[in-house]
Amino acid sequence: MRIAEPTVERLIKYHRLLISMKQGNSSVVSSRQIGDMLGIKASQVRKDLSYFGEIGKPGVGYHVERLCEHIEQILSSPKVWSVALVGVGNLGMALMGHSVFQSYKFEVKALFDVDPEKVGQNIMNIHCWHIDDIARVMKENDIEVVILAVPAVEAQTCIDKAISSNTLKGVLSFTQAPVILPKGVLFYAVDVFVELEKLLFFLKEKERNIS
Amino acid sequence: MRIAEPTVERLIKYHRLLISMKQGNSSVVSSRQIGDMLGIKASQVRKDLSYFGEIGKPGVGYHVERLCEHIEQILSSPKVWSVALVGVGNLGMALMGHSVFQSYKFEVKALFDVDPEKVGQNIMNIHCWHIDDIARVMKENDIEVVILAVPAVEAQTCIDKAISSNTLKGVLSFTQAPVILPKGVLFYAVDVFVELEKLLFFLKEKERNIS
DNA sequence: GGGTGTGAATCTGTTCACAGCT
DNA sequence: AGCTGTGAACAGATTCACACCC
Repeated sequence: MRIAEPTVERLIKYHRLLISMKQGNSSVVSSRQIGDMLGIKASQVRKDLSYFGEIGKPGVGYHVERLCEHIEQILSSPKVWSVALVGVGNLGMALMGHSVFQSYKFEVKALFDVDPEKVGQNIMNIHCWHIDDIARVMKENDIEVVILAVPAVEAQTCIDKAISSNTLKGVLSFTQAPVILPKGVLFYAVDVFVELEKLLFFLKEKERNIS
Repeated sequence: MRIAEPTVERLIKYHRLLISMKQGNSSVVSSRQIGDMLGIKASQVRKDLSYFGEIGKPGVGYHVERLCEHIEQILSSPKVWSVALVGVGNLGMALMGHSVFQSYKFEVKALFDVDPEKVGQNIMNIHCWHIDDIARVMKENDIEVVILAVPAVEAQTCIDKAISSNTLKGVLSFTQAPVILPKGVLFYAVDVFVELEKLLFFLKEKERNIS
C-alpha cells in the first residue's frame, strides 16, 4: 500500500513525539493529545494511524510504546544507507554536528569539498575527498545518497559528478539552485530562501488585510 | 485576492529563476521552459501566472524582465522587516553567511545566544545579546520576526521570552521541537530531520516495489 | 506552428460525523 | 462517558483540453 507524502511526514513527527513521550509518565495517549501537541487535527491523526490496522483502544487511546514501535516498523529500512556529504562549509559542518546525523538509519561514509585546507583531512573522523574523486569513492563505498550543501553555482557540477558514479539513488539538497537529475533519482530539497520568503509574504498579506 | 501557499512557493521559485535569466541572452521565455527548469508542469506555470492578468504573449511566451518585475511586485513588502537570529551556533552562523541573508527585504538587527564567549560581542557586525534580554531588545528595535536556530530543548524557552516582547509576528524555526505560539503569530519550520527521513522512507519503498 | 489563458475534470488530501467498542 | 476507526462529504490543487492569439 502506498502512503502519501503528507502522511509520511506526519508519521515521522508522531514517531519523534512518541520517543520523547516514552520517557514521560503516561503510557497512553489519545489522538487529540497528539494532535494538540503537533498542531494537527485529531481526526487527521486517527486517519493516519488507522492505515495500518487497529492499534488504538476505543475509550482509552494509543499505547505509547506499542504505537512508537509500530510506526518505527513502518518507517524502518532493511538496511543502513551510505551517505556522502558534499560541501563542508558552515552549513555542512552545522549538519554534521546536528543530532539528526547521529542516526542508525544511515552512515556518512565520505565528505567532499574543493577547499585544499579540507581535502585529505579527517573531519569529525570522516575522510574528506576532493569533489573530483566522488564517482570513484561513491562506487567503492556503495554510496547511494548525497547530501548537497554547496553554493548554488556549484550544485549542478557536483551533482553531475555524483551521477557519473551510477550508484546515486537519492539527493537531499540544501542549495537553492534547481538541479537536473536523471529520472529515478529521488530528490528532496530544504530551501531556506523559499521558507523565509513565504513567511515574509504571508506576514505582509496579513498586515494588508488588517489595515 | 488570496494566493494559495503552493502558488506562493512556486512564484518565489519563478522569481529566483527569472533573476538569473535576466543576465542570460534570451529576453523571452515560455511556460514550458520555466517548468522544465524547475520540474513543474507547463500548465501549472501558466495557471500560476494567469492569476494576475494576462502578461504572456500567445505564440511567444513571457517577457523575462517584465515578468520578473511583475512577480517582484506581488512578493514585495511595503517595509523592511527587522529580524532577530536566536542561536549563533554552527547553524546560525551558516545562515548568517548564506546569501539569502543579504536581502533587501529584511535586516538582522540583533543576535541572541547564551554562550558567554559570544554574548556582548559583535558577530559579522551585529551585536549579540544574552537571550534573557530579548524582550527588551526586540521592543527597542521593533523586531517582529525571529529566526530560531537553537537546540530543540531550548526552543520553547527562547520563544516564550520572545513572545513576552509583544512585538513578535512571525517565526522561522530550524529546530525539530514542536513549539507552542499564541494564535496570530505565523510559523514556518525547516525540518532537516523530517526531510531526511522522508527521503530514506521513499527510497526504501522504491526498492521494495522493485524487488 | 507555437504558445497563452482558462473552464472543466480529475486527483489528492482533509474534515466531518457517527457507529461501535471499552 | 470517552475515544477509535471509517465511509462520506468537502476543500484544495493539479492536470487536461481546447479556444483563441501571434
